[in-house]
Amino acid sequence: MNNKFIQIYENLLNEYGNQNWWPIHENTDPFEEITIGAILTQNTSWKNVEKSIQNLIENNLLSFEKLDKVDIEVLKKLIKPSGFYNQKAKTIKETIKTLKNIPRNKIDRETLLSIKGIGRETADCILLYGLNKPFFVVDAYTKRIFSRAGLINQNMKYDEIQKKFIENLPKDIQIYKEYHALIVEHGKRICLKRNPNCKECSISYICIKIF
DNA sequence: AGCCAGGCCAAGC
DNA sequence: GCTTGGCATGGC
Repeated sequence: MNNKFIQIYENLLNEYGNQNWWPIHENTDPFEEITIGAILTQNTSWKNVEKSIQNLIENNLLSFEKLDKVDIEVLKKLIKPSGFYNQKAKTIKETIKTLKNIPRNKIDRETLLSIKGIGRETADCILLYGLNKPFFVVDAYTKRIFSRAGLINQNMKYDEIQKKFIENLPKDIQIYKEYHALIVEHGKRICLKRNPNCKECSISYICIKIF
Protein backbone atom coordinates (compact mmCIF):
# COMPACT_ATOMS: atom_id res chain seq x y z
CA MET A 1 0.00 0.00 0.00
CA ASN A 2 1.41 3.28 -1.08
CA ASN A 3 -1.06 6.09 -0.83
CA LYS A 4 -1.71 9.48 0.66
CA PHE A 5 -3.12 8.08 3.87
CA ILE A 6 0.19 6.37 4.55
CA GLN A 7 2.20 9.34 3.37
CA ILE A 8 0.36 11.63 5.76
CA TYR A 9 0.87 9.17 8.59
CA GLU A 10 4.59 9.10 7.95
CA ASN A 11 4.82 12.87 7.67
CA LEU A 12 2.96 13.44 10.93
CA LEU A 13 4.93 10.78 12.77
CA ASN A 14 8.12 12.34 11.51
CA GLU A 15 6.91 15.78 12.57
CA TYR A 16 5.52 15.06 16.01
CA GLY A 17 7.05 11.73 17.02
CA ASN A 18 5.33 8.92 18.84
CA GLN A 19 2.34 10.15 20.86
CA ASN A 20 1.94 7.06 23.02
CA TRP A 21 -1.78 7.29 23.58
CA TRP A 22 -3.70 6.60 25.80
CA PRO A 23 -2.26 8.29 28.94
CA ILE A 24 -2.84 6.10 32.01
CA HIS A 25 -2.26 6.82 35.69
CA GLU A 26 -0.66 4.50 38.21
CA ASN A 27 -2.68 1.83 39.95
CA THR A 28 -5.64 2.07 37.65
CA ASP A 29 -7.02 -0.48 35.24
CA PRO A 30 -6.20 0.82 31.75
CA PHE A 31 -9.48 -0.40 30.25
CA GLU A 32 -11.50 1.27 32.97
CA GLU A 33 -9.56 4.53 32.87
CA ILE A 34 -9.77 4.68 29.07
CA THR A 35 -13.50 4.04 29.13
CA ILE A 36 -14.10 6.80 31.67
CA GLY A 37 -11.74 9.17 29.84
CA ALA A 38 -13.36 8.47 26.48
CA ILE A 39 -16.75 9.48 27.87
CA LEU A 40 -15.41 12.55 29.64
CA THR A 41 -13.60 13.88 26.58
CA GLN A 42 -16.68 13.99 24.36
CA ASN A 43 -16.57 17.44 22.78
CA THR A 44 -14.27 18.54 25.59
CA SER A 45 -10.60 19.49 25.74
CA TRP A 46 -8.30 16.96 27.36
CA LYS A 47 -7.04 19.58 29.83
CA ASN A 48 -10.47 19.70 31.39
CA VAL A 49 -10.75 15.93 31.41
CA GLU A 50 -7.48 15.68 33.33
CA LYS A 51 -8.96 17.78 36.11
CA SER A 52 -11.91 15.46 36.41
CA ILE A 53 -9.68 12.40 36.40
CA GLN A 54 -7.51 13.95 39.10
CA ASN A 55 -10.62 14.55 41.19
CA LEU A 56 -11.58 10.90 40.81
CA ILE A 57 -8.08 9.71 41.73
CA GLU A 58 -7.90 11.99 44.77
CA ASN A 59 -11.16 10.52 45.97
CA ASN A 60 -10.02 6.99 45.23
CA LEU A 61 -12.86 6.49 42.78
CA LEU A 62 -11.17 5.76 39.46
CA SER A 63 -12.44 2.23 39.06
CA PHE A 64 -15.66 0.63 37.84
CA GLU A 65 -16.22 -1.00 41.19
CA LYS A 66 -15.97 2.25 43.15
CA LEU A 67 -17.88 4.33 40.61
CA ASP A 68 -20.62 1.74 40.52
CA LYS A 69 -21.34 2.35 44.17
CA VAL A 70 -20.76 6.09 44.47
CA ASP A 71 -23.75 8.42 44.59
CA ILE A 72 -24.33 9.96 41.17
CA GLU A 73 -24.54 13.47 42.63
CA VAL A 74 -21.04 13.02 44.05
CA LEU A 75 -19.83 11.82 40.66
CA LYS A 76 -21.38 14.86 38.96
CA LYS A 77 -19.48 17.24 41.23
CA LEU A 78 -16.17 15.49 40.65
CA ILE A 79 -16.44 15.48 36.85
CA LYS A 80 -17.79 19.01 36.63
CA PRO A 81 -14.58 20.46 35.11
CA SER A 82 -15.05 18.44 31.93
CA GLY A 83 -18.52 19.79 31.18
CA PHE A 84 -21.84 18.13 30.28
CA TYR A 85 -21.52 16.56 33.69
CA ASN A 86 -25.17 15.58 34.12
CA GLN A 87 -25.22 13.46 30.96
CA LYS A 88 -21.70 12.15 31.38
CA ALA A 89 -22.34 11.00 34.93
CA LYS A 90 -25.37 9.06 33.72
CA THR A 91 -23.42 7.58 30.83
CA ILE A 92 -20.59 6.48 33.13
CA LYS A 93 -23.05 4.85 35.51
CA GLU A 94 -24.89 3.07 32.72
CA THR A 95 -21.67 1.99 31.06
CA ILE A 96 -20.39 0.36 34.22
CA LYS A 97 -23.73 -1.29 34.89
CA THR A 98 -23.69 -2.73 31.38
CA LEU A 99 -20.05 -3.78 31.21
CA LYS A 100 -19.34 -5.09 34.67
CA ASN A 101 -20.99 -8.44 34.07
CA ILE A 102 -19.62 -9.01 30.59
CA PRO A 103 -16.25 -10.74 30.12
CA ARG A 104 -13.86 -8.30 28.49
CA ASN A 105 -13.26 -10.49 25.49
CA LYS A 106 -16.98 -10.38 24.75
CA ILE A 107 -17.32 -6.62 24.75
CA ASP A 108 -17.90 -5.58 21.15
CA ARG A 109 -18.98 -2.47 19.26
CA GLU A 110 -22.64 -3.42 19.44
CA THR A 111 -22.51 -3.75 23.21
CA LEU A 112 -20.95 -0.32 23.55
CA LEU A 113 -23.29 1.36 21.08
CA SER A 114 -26.29 0.04 22.99
CA ILE A 115 -25.33 2.29 25.89
CA LYS A 116 -27.01 5.70 25.85
CA GLY A 117 -24.30 8.34 25.64
CA ILE A 118 -21.82 6.18 23.78
CA GLY A 119 -21.66 6.79 20.04
CA ARG A 120 -19.35 5.52 17.35
CA GLU A 121 -16.30 7.56 18.20
CA THR A 122 -16.40 6.81 21.90
CA ALA A 123 -17.04 3.12 21.21
CA ASP A 124 -14.13 2.92 18.81
CA CYS A 125 -11.82 4.68 21.27
CA ILE A 126 -12.67 2.14 23.92
CA LEU A 127 -12.25 -0.75 21.48
CA LEU A 128 -8.94 0.49 20.08
CA TYR A 129 -7.15 1.92 23.10
CA GLY A 130 -8.89 0.01 25.86
CA LEU A 131 -9.33 -3.42 24.30
CA ASN A 132 -6.62 -3.39 21.61
CA LYS A 133 -8.99 -4.13 18.79
CA PRO A 134 -8.46 -2.78 15.27
CA PHE A 135 -11.07 -0.02 15.09
CA PHE A 136 -9.92 3.23 13.50
CA VAL A 137 -11.20 6.28 15.40
CA VAL A 138 -12.74 9.12 13.40
CA ASP A 139 -13.20 12.48 15.09
CA ALA A 140 -13.81 16.13 14.21
CA TYR A 141 -10.11 16.68 13.50
CA THR A 142 -10.04 13.71 11.13
CA LYS A 143 -12.97 15.13 9.18
CA ARG A 144 -11.47 18.60 9.08
CA ILE A 145 -7.94 17.62 8.04
CA PHE A 146 -8.87 14.97 5.50
CA SER A 147 -11.73 16.87 3.89
CA ARG A 148 -9.44 19.87 3.47
CA ALA A 149 -6.84 17.57 2.00
CA GLY A 150 -9.44 16.34 -0.48
CA LEU A 151 -9.24 12.72 0.63
CA ILE A 152 -12.77 12.50 1.99
CA ASN A 153 -15.99 14.42 1.41
CA GLN A 154 -17.45 16.58 4.13
CA ASN A 155 -20.80 14.87 3.81
CA MET A 156 -19.40 11.39 4.41
CA LYS A 157 -20.73 9.61 7.47
CA TYR A 158 -18.63 8.18 10.25
CA ASP A 159 -18.57 4.58 9.02
CA GLU A 160 -17.74 5.64 5.47
CA ILE A 161 -14.78 7.69 6.62
CA GLN A 162 -13.59 4.89 8.85
CA LYS A 163 -13.80 2.50 5.91
CA LYS A 164 -11.56 4.79 3.84
CA PHE A 165 -8.85 4.59 6.46
CA ILE A 166 -9.18 0.85 6.92
CA GLU A 167 -8.96 0.28 3.17
CA ASN A 168 -5.88 2.41 2.84
CA LEU A 169 -3.88 1.34 5.88
CA PRO A 170 -2.37 -1.94 6.98
CA LYS A 171 -4.55 -3.56 9.63
CA ASP A 172 -2.19 -2.71 12.44
CA ILE A 173 -3.41 -1.72 15.87
CA GLN A 174 -0.30 0.30 16.68
CA ILE A 175 -0.71 2.33 13.50
CA TYR A 176 -4.39 2.93 14.24
CA LYS A 177 -3.55 4.13 17.75
CA GLU A 178 -0.72 6.33 16.67
CA TYR A 179 -2.43 7.77 13.63
CA HIS A 180 -5.48 8.99 15.50
CA ALA A 181 -3.28 10.60 18.16
CA LEU A 182 -1.18 12.30 15.48
CA ILE A 183 -4.29 13.61 13.76
CA VAL A 184 -5.47 15.16 17.02
CA GLU A 185 -2.07 16.75 17.55
CA HIS A 186 -2.00 18.15 14.04
CA GLY A 187 -5.56 19.45 14.39
CA LYS A 188 -4.70 21.26 17.59
CA ARG A 189 -1.40 22.71 16.49
CA ILE A 190 -1.81 23.46 12.78
CA CYS A 191 -5.09 22.60 11.11
CA LEU A 192 -7.21 24.96 13.21
CA LYS A 193 -10.89 25.52 12.53
CA ARG A 194 -10.74 29.22 11.62
CA ASN A 195 -7.14 30.08 10.83
CA PRO A 196 -5.17 26.99 9.97
CA ASN A 197 -1.44 27.56 9.89
CA CYS A 198 -0.87 26.22 6.39
CA LYS A 199 2.60 27.74 6.08
CA GLU A 200 3.90 25.50 8.83
CA CYS A 201 1.91 22.44 7.81
CA SER A 202 4.03 19.41 6.98
CA ILE A 203 1.33 17.93 4.76
CA SER A 204 0.31 21.06 2.85
CA TYR A 205 1.95 19.62 -0.25
CA ILE A 206 -0.91 17.10 -0.35
CA CYS A 207 -3.68 19.50 0.67
CA ILE A 208 -6.04 21.02 -1.89
CA LYS A 209 -7.38 23.70 0.42
CA ILE A 210 -4.65 26.10 1.42
CA PHE A 211 -5.80 29.09 3.47
C1' DA B 1 -14.67 38.47 25.37
C1' DG B 2 -15.97 35.20 22.37
C1' DC B 3 -14.90 30.86 20.37
C1' DC B 4 -13.74 26.29 20.85
C1' DA B 5 -12.86 21.53 22.69
C1' DG B 6 -10.39 14.03 21.42
C1' DG B 7 -19.71 13.95 20.76
C1' DC B 8 -24.20 12.36 21.54
C1' DC B 9 -29.10 12.33 21.65
C1' DA B 10 -33.97 13.79 20.89
C1' DA B 11 -37.00 16.42 18.36
C1' DG B 12 -38.63 18.16 14.22
C1' DC B 13 -38.84 18.26 9.24
C1' DG C 1 -33.37 9.82 6.15
C1' DC C 2 -31.10 14.76 7.46
C1' DT C 3 -30.65 19.15 10.30
C1' DT C 4 -30.89 21.59 14.65
C1' DG C 5 -30.63 22.65 19.51
C1' DG C 6 -29.22 21.41 24.05
C1' DC C 7 -25.81 19.94 27.05
C1' DA C 8 -21.42 23.07 30.34
C1' DT C 9 -16.82 23.96 31.93
C1' DG C 10 -12.30 26.15 31.41
C1' DG C 11 -8.46 27.73 28.34
C1' DC C 12 -6.74 30.79 25.04
